[in-house]
Amino acid sequence: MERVRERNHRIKIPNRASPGGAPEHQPRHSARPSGADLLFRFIPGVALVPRFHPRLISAAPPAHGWACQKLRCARPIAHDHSALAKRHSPIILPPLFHTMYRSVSCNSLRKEHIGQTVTLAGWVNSRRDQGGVIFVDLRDREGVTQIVFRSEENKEATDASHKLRGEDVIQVTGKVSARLAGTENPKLATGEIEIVAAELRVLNKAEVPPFPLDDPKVNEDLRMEYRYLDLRTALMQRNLKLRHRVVKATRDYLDEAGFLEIETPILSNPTPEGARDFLVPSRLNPGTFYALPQAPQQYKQLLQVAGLEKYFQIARCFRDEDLRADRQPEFTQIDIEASFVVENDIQTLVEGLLARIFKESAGVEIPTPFPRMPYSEAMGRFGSDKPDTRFGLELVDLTDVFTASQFKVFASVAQGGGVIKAINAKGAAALLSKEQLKKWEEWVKTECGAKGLAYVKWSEGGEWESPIVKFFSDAEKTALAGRMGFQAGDVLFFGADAKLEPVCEILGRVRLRCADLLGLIKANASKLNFLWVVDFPLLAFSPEDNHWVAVHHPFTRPKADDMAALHAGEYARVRAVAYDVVLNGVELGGGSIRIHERELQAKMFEVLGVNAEEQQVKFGHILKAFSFGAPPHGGLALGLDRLVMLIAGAESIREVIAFPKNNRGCDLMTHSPVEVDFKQLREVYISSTAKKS
RNA sequence: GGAGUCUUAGCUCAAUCGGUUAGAGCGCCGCCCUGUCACGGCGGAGGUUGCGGGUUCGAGCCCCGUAGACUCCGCCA
Repeated sequence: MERVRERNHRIKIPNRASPGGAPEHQPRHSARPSGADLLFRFIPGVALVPRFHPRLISAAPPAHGWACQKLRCARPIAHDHSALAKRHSPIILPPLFHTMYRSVSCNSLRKEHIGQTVTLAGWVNSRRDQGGVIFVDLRDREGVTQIVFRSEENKEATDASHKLRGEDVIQVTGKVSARLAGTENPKLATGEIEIVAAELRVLNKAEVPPFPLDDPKVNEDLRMEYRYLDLRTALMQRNLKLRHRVVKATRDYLDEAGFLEIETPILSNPTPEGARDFLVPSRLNPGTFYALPQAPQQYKQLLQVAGLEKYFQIARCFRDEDLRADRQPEFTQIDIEASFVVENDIQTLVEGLLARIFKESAGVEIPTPFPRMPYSEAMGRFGSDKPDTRFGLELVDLTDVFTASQFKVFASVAQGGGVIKAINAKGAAALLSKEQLKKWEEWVKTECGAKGLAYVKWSEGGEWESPIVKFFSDAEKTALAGRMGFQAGDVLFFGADAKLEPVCEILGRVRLRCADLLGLIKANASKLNFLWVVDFPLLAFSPEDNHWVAVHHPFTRPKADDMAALHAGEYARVRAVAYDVVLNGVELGGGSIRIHERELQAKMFEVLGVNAEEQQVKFGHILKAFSFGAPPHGGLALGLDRLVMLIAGAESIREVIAFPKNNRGCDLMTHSPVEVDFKQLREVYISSTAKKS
């Protein structure tokens, strides 16, 4: 059962490539060797020595010398722009795959390289042992190359190759050869060639992997336990490469736009509102705690007060809340803030950023500017503040139709100032039986908190089927059919409530479920519908706390047009200069223009019921900062994980994070989090109240 | 905090109504094979059916509890 394999297996083979066999260094300062050169010479049987030592290529110091020490202690030199410019003189880096172990990658050889002698290193992807001839697919980060071992060409290496197993790490030297006519493999980029092995060196034997690496059906918890194996798959490597491209495009774009990447503290303070904080006890200050940042919100605003003007950061953020497929306890934001900007400046910047990201990571051109849609319209038409506009099924208002209805439920809602809306699931009648409709009603009740889900089903060649249609007058039916475009084969779903939001939200979810049922999401999978949702409400009334709370955060700027409403106390009507960027029904990010005036901020705190004392305790430092000349400023943060997930076409952000946590916040590979011993807790003045089972 | 789905060989799954010794494919191990690329052929090993309890003549299957994984609600911008 347990298969013990030979380790550190090494085959010593006399080298044919360098008959003289003498080790030699030939340092050259010229350009890289051309592909036609033999890149490596070998000490027979043991080590590989490159003819061009990587370090020697760029060993000469730049003209101004390695001036790190000088720059650090002599401050004025930092302003010597000519000196800085010289530091940007090109440094020739060694080519990645030209190392002591290998001369080329497993995805670099083509027909035109036939005849060259190369050295490859990587993992045994698969092995096909024909007895006298053995094929090994050698895999590295870049791709796969077929190695062929022929007993008549090199018996020793061929004999050794019989023992190779999947995931063994090997190094092979051989000649690039054309495959025999008819045996080319069009599925491989390197499928026209193969390496006829002259030498095989086993760098490390591998145990049998606990699961087949290329099987996408394997349990996620098993893949997480052996994440380093899971990450060897082409899919995961593609995702991580994609993530790198997105981050690189972001840095390039924002750098070119004059933004400075500035780090902010990870050990910071608890946030007065919002999500639960991760706490870190301070050993040096008994009984006190840091918190990990939920976002660098206050720091990025303070950087504006500091006059840095344009800031960004690929920022790790932490929130101790329950997890979902698109939520991790630690996640990454592209965090942006700038001074002397209005809403449209930030939006234009971010449109350009997303265009650059999609172009460089996915090769897709996306049209800008994105459409702008007020929050009220998004809720009214799509039942969501992040509408998926790739398909219709829009919400239609029917309140006026039912004001005098015999159907008491609708009539009382309509007369009492409530709202009745409906959506038409075109062509869903054939897909929804009575039993399924009952299940939908149950789903709406349990998961959406609705009282029920009224529907009318019109099967092809049938009558209107519905528990409520008997109450409708002919005039109501006519109005309904006309306004909804109701035809045979369709199903109508109704939402009715005293308040607008719950009706929209419930129908918004029914809409998405209908779209899924009707295959509209799959059919529109290739579309990229970006849009800005703007004019969010500034405040929301919290029944639990019995006062108004900030929808975004307390520094969000009210719209100039609604300032009168704010001062008149009509808080529900006040809109914020806040905006979310949405792609295909997923919120990519959001931001706002902030309040920079002291009086307006005071007014906001008054509305939020935060008294002077609380202001000092919770926001003292930032209010003090604002008193010293804060510029008008605003910004936005994009969820990097979600963004990469969408570009990668992944279903969970865990697929685009190298080492994610599961839905209980545990890392199944390292078993984090772990218990710590009493001594360690005592040092930070903590005692645990957790019950041990 | 709540709801749902799942847990059978290393992996993916099957096992009729509760009924004989729990099967298959892949993988693994051994032997054979000189043009394979999902290689092929022959042979073999591999199981506390997550765990604990109950019902029953008899439980992988039914019931209760428990652990773990995933999805969703609450929560979270």
